[in-house]
Amino acid sequence: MEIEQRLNEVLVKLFRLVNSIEEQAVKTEEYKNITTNDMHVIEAIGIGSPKNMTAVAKRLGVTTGTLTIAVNGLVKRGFVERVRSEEDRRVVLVSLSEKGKEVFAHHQKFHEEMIEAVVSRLDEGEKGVLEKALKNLNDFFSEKSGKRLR
Amino acid sequence: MEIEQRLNEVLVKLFRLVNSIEEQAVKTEEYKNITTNDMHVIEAIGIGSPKNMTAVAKRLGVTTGTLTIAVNGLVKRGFVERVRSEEDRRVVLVSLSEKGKEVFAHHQKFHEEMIEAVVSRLDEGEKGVLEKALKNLNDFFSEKSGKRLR
DNA sequence: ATAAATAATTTGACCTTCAAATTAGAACCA
DNA sequence: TGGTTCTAATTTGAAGGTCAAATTATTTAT
Repeated sequence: MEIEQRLNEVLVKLFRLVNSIEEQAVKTEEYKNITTNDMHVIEAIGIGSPKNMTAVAKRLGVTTGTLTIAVNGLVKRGFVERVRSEEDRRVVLVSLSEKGKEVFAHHQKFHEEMIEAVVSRLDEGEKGVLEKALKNLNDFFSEKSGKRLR
Repeated sequence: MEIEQRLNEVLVKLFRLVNSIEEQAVKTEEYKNITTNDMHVIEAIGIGSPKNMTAVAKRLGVTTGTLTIAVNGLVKRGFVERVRSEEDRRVVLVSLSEKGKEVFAHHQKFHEEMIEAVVSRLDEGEKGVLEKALKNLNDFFSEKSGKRLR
């Protein structure tokens, strides 16, 4: 079979599984009540300095209204802290609580495991090839979507 | 920077973009009113012989109730045909209409373009490396999800 | 001071999803 | 045969996510 065809197949399979895997990676014993959606918001807020709602919404590609609702739930469950900015009182700054940071770290670990699984049987040259290929894919998607990657 | 870290970044970016890209790839001039969700159902039904609801639902990883609703919309808009089986009158067989097949083919073309974008600047050896890496990733996901790939 | 712009929230509508209840038909078997 | 059980699909009701538009509060510009 053509290598192009095999690549297509493996990519299709990957994409098909991404959602359900993320879900399972997120829902472990300790963090039962976290949806994939919650996880994406937590990732977008990140462990850096507090971010305003508009910036996080933009990063996620949703409206601020949608984000408000998601953040409501995360605040209620103690994963996110919400403070009104002193400099500009229209602005709301969100950041991860200790509990939120734990979840973030846990998810990071999943990503690390994933990368480890991919590269553990590749030598240095092969890793370089993989990176090149993924960048091509990324460029293709960026063009198609018109979005800039962050 | 570590190559592992760069690979992680590029993979995260990819996954983040997959949904919005699929959406845009699907919604062209001719096929405005098709969601990503519709597209996944159309893909799962496929161009082969008619399939029953349970099989398609399993392939998609949703309940048959959910699939019923999705298929209602696709039938109403003329992309899918729904026939009750003669051998077993409990069974409903779904298949793509001509219009549905056109959409399927259109989406196939998108996949081909995507692969072309990835491999066009790789030589044969590099393609082999990429395939190996993607298989590792696939294996990792298969294990994590417990699902068998189809 | 007043008007315009900006940040976030609220509201209302729509869609997707699931679990559970329901309907209809098939399979078993005594 | 008749009755029980199983199976396939649909329907229903609740929950969650999404958006656009309206609203509230605050800042910036004139």
